[in-house]
This record gives sequence, C-alpha cells and structure tokens, in this order.
Amino acid sequence: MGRHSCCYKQKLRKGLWSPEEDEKLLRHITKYGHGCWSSVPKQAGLQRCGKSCRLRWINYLRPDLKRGTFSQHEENLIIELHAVLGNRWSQIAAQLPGRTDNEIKNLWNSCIKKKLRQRGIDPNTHKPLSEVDDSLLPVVDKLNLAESKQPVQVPDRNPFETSTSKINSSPNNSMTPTKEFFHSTNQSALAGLSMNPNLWFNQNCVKPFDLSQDFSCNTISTIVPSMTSSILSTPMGLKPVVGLANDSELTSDKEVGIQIEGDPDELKWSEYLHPGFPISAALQGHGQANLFGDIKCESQSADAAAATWQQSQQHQQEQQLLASDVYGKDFQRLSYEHI
DNA sequence: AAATATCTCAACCGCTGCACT
DNA sequence: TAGTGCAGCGGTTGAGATATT
Repeated sequence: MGRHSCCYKQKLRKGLWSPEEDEKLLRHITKYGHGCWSSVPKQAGLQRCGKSCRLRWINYLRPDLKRGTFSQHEENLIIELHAVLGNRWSQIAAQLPGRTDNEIKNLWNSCIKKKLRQRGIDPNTHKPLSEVDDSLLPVVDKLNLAESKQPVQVPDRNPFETSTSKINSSPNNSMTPTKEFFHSTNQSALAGLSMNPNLWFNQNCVKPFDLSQDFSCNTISTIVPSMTSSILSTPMGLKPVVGLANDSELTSDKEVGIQIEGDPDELKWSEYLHPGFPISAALQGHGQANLFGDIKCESQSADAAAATWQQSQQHQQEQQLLASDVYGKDFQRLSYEHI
C-alpha cells in the first residue's frame, strides 16, 4: 500500500542513543513538551524518527522513572497483575509508578518466568505445572517445562502472599484455596473465566485499585475491559474486582474487613486483609461470592467483618444452589482442597 | 586467559485502533 | 466509506555484559 511511515525515512539514525542525543531530546521536551512526536526530531535537531524519540523518552528520559532493581513487592504485584491482565504490559506498568512496560516485559521474560517455573508454576497459565497440558504448549515451553519438572518442586507458599498475610497461611497451602467455588464447564456461558481456581476470579478484570484511596468498587464496570461484558451480563451479574490493601497506616495487627454486598440479594462476604495483600488473592478462597451482584469494599473492624462473614455463609449456600439452577448441569461445584 | 554460552535490556518492527479528511 | 497519519502496544532482535567451561 506504500503507507508512509517515519520508519521508512532515509538517513535516520538507529541503534543506541548517544548522550548528546539524549540531551537534545530532554532539553526539547522539557522546554516545549513533546506535542506531535513526528515533529519532535526535526524541532529538537535529531536524526531520529518520532517513534524512536517517543520510545527513548518513555523508557529512559522521563523524569518520573524509577531506576534500579525491582523490589519483591513489585515483582509480586507484577505476577498478580499478569494473572489478571496477561501480557498487557502497558496496563501492568500503569499500576507500577515509575516503571515502563518495556522494563516490566523484560523482567517478566528474563526473571519472573524462570522463578515461577522453579516454584512449579506455569507462567503462562499460572497453574501448577503438574496441571499443564503438554499438548497445548509450544515446543520451547515444553522444553522449559520438562526442565523445570525435573525436581518437581511444589511451592510452599502462595507467590502472591505477603509475609504479613494471615490468609491462606496454612503450611501446605501454596496456590490452593481451601474453599469451594463455582466452576463452569460451559465455556461459552462463562467465557473468559479462568479454569484455574486461583485465578478464575482474576482473569476477568481489571484495573487494580488502591484501598487506601478508594474503597468503593461499585464502579467496577467502568474499569472492567470490554472482554468481560459477557460475564457482566450473566444472569448473576458477575462483577469481579481486584485490589491491594495498601493503606500505609495499617499495621500487621490491624485488620481491614472487606465486605461484598450483593444487590438485590444482599449477599455479604468479608475477609481480613493486611496491608499489601492482594484482595484478589484473598477473595480467591471465596470466589463464589464474586458471582453475585455489585461489589462494595468497606473498611470495618475485625469483629464486624467476622459477624458479616458469619451472616453471609447461609446466604452463599443459597446463592450456590441458585447458580446450579441457573446453569444446570453445566455448573459444577468443586473443591480444590486436594490439589 | 580464551572461548563459548547465557543473560539482560534498549531499541526496533510490525501491527492495531483512532481521529481526521 | 476509504485512505492517511499518528500514537501506542506487544513481540522480537541483537549488542554488550556476565557467567561458565
């Protein structure tokens, strides 16, 4: 089609940027802003294409970039977000201030994938490697899988779990939620739901939010990608959510109750969280709660949360029966305690 | 010490979606 | 409606650094 692209222009420099080029670009953008990227190289006196300038600015020159190695918390967050978002690096990067999509992508491909395999987790599906169907893997992944299966190393803790978490903290609890949850065998009915009990909740969402800033997630439909529309329109109105308890004022002995209220069924569910613990991970164990109604997260005392939790038990059972009615035999109730 | 293998990461490539005409 | 320009995204590449033999 002969579509014109800045990349096809002749006499443009490629490869690594020199300090002089960096300085020119930095000075120009600091003074004038980038505006239209295609005009930046000319205005800044650079023999580069606009695309290259944009990339250099975003990945290297931007003043708000955080340098240095990733913290353990950041790595955990990336794993958690990858389980939710897959390879949507820019969306993942949006949740890590000062980090770029390129940086996160590189970290994932060079480090995190390896670490997960060593822990016996498939980085693509986030399932235990023992569950991964070899026939579905590319040859390269099969090789990696075979390698990492050698010393079958069962993870001794949930990689999403923080040290301060009380949730899923039993000694042999790795990626294993101990509660029952719903799992549909009808893929069209619940398109997008993960087959992974740890993640089915996650796969459908979304932009994590910070509890310290906003406890309300009733607007979840506005941040759930369009891919979840089929889920949202299910008879039960699934509205998944993911978040982090990041309130810096919280201490390890101060609990936050996460309450989920269903409408119109007034389903209530609660769990205790500690700072830094991914809500999604906490919710995994009680995933069925997320099948119903709107979700609202509120801060409440441990006692109040416990009372709410008690109150919700009976209602959840009723809702589970209702789900069976809705989906008939396609809907199974499974326990993953044996995994 | 040299050769080779592996890893890291900056940058490129090709594609998509959107806005505009 | 189709064509064009652009920004942005994710996959891939390859040079340099580091580890291993």
